[in-house]
Amino acid sequence: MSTRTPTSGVFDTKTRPATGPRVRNRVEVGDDAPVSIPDRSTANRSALNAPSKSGSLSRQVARHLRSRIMQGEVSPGARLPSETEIAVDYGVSRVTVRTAITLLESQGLVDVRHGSGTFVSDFGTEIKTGIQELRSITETIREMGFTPSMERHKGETRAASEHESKRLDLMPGEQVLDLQRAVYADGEVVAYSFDVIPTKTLDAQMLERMGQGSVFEVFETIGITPARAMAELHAVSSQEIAWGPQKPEQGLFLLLDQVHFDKDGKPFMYSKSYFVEGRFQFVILRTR
Amino acid sequence: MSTRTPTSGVFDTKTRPATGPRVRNRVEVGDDAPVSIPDRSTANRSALNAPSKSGSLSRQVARHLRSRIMQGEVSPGARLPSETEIAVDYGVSRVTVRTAITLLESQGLVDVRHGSGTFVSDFGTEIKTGIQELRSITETIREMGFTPSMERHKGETRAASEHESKRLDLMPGEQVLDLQRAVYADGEVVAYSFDVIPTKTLDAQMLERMGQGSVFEVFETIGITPARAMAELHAVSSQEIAWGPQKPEQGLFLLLDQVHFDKDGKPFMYSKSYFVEGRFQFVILRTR
DNA sequence: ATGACGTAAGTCGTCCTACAACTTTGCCTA
DNA sequence: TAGGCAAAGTTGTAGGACGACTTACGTCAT
Repeated sequence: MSTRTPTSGVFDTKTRPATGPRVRNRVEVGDDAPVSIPDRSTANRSALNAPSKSGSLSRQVARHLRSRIMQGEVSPGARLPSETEIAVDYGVSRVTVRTAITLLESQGLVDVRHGSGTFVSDFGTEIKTGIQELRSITETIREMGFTPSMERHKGETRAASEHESKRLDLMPGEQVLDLQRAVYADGEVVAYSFDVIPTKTLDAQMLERMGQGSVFEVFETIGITPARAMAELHAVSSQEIAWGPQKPEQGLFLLLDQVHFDKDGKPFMYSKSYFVEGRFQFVILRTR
Repeated sequence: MSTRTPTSGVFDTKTRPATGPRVRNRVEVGDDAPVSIPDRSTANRSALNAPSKSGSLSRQVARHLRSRIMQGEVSPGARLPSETEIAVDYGVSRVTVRTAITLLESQGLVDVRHGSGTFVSDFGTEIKTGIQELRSITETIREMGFTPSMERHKGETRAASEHESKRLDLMPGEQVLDLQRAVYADGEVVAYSFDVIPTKTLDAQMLERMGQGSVFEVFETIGITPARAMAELHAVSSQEIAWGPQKPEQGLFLLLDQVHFDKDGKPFMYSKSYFVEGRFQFVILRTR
C-alpha cells in the first residue's frame, strides 16, 4: 500500500486564514504604466524573497518547496497540496508551480501521479547526498556526520595542459593552480582530489586560501557561484594516485572527472576526484 | 566563447520542403473517434506514435526531441527552434513543449536562456549517456548509434538470497530468475549484466522471453512500467565477473548496483550491471 | 449486511490566449 | 563613428477552460 490517504493538514493549511478573501484582481494595468505589480503577495510569496531570489520565479518556488520537503514539513509518502493550492499559497500561477514541480520530479524528490496528486518520494529524503547534487566534498562529509579535513600534498601554479585548456576554455599556455589534496573523514582518507583552477581571476591571497579549506567557499567569496558540473565516471586501478601512510592497498578508485561551471555557463575549475572504493557511498536516483 | 551564432538551418529545415506549403492536415488516426481533435497533426506528431507512446504527451515529446539531439540533428551549442515552432511542428501546445524542454534541461541536455532561446549543451565533450536517466542498456546503446545485442550465459530459477530478498522486499526463500548476460554494442562487449527477477508475477513464457531481448520491454508488455531505480556506484576489479572470448584483460568495471521500482514504488528487479571500463561513457550533470 | 457498480469530486495533463521580461539585432541619431 | 533606441524574436508567467485519470462514496441488487 504505497498510496496513503491524503493527509489534509500537511504543509501549511493551518497557517493560512481558512476563509480569507484571497483577492487576486489585477488592478487594471495602466496603459502607459511600464511596470505594475499586481497585488498578490501572500505568506509564502514573501518568503520567497528571504532566502534566494535568484533565477526565475519557478526556480525560486522549486527551491523553496525543496527546502520545506527536506526539513520534513511533509513526510515521505505523504501528499503535497494540490497544484492549485500551492499556486494560491505562493501567489503565483499554476503554470509556475507545475514548472517547479517538474523540476523536483526530475530530481526524484517527488512523484507526480495523474489524477491522484504529488507525493514525496519514499526515499527522496534519504538520498540527500546523492551524486547528482552539486556540493563540495567537505560539505557532504560534514552532512553525513563526519568531520572533514584535508591535507595538501601539492599546490603550485603552472601552465595548463592541452587537455585542461580545452576543458576550461583557456588560451594555450595560460596559468593554472594545480592543487593536490587528500580528503579525510574522521581521520580516515576517503578521497584524493586533483583540482585545476585558472589563476586569471584570482589574486595571490586567494590562491593561498584555496589550499586551506573548501575551494567552493573561496569561490563564493569572490562572487563565483558553482551552478553545475559535468562529470564523467570511471573506475580506476592505479598505484600512482594515492600517497601518504594511508595509501590504500589495492589502489581501486571511483573517479569523478568533472568540469565546474558557474551560473553563466563559464567553466572555472577542472577536477579529478578519486574516491577510495568502499569508503564513500554513491547513490543515484534514476528516473524516467 | 560558448555562445555560438544561432545556426539557422538546424533541426529539420533541410529535411522538410524548404518553401513547401507546410501542410498540416491530419493524416489518419480517424477511426470512430468521437472526440474531435483540432487539425494540427503533422510530420513529427505522427512520428511520436511510432517509437514509444507511453507516458504523457510531454514525455513523448521530450523523448523524441532527445533522440533527435542525440543523433546529431542539432550540433552542441546550436539553438533549437523556438518553442512555438516546435509546438506547431509536433502539433501540441507550447505548454507541452515547455514541459518537455524543462525535462531535458534538468537532464543537462539543453540550456534554456530567457529571451534568447534553447541551446544544446556544449560542455566540450559530446553529450553521451546521462546516468540519472533510467533506460534499458539496449535502448541506450541503440540511441548512441550502435547495434545492441545480448548473449545469455545463464538463466535459471533459484531461491533468492537473503541480500536479494531484502532488496526486493520478498519473503525468505522465494523464487527468482537469475539472468546472466553479456551486452554487446556492434559486436563488442560493453557490459555484463546480472539480473534477479522475482518469478511470482511471471509465467513460463515470460521467463523465456526475458532471456532474449530487453528485460524492460518484456516488463512493459505485462503492465509493469519501470519508474525509477536506486543505484549504488562502485569500482570493481575482478576476474570473476566476465566470461567468453572477449573477456577484458584487466577486469576493471564500473558497477551499477541497483533496485528497480515500478510507478507504484514496488521493487521488481535487482540488477548488477558491470560496465567494462572505457567502453561506456557515463555522464552526470550535477546541479544545485 | 454485503458486494458490485456507477457517479461525483478532486487532481494532474493539455490547450488557448495574452502579456511581461529578456536578448539580440539593426537602424537611427548625435 | 559611437552611442542609444526601437523593434522583433524568444522565453517566463498569468488566467481560464476542459480532458483524463484516480479515488471516495453512495446506490442498488443480491
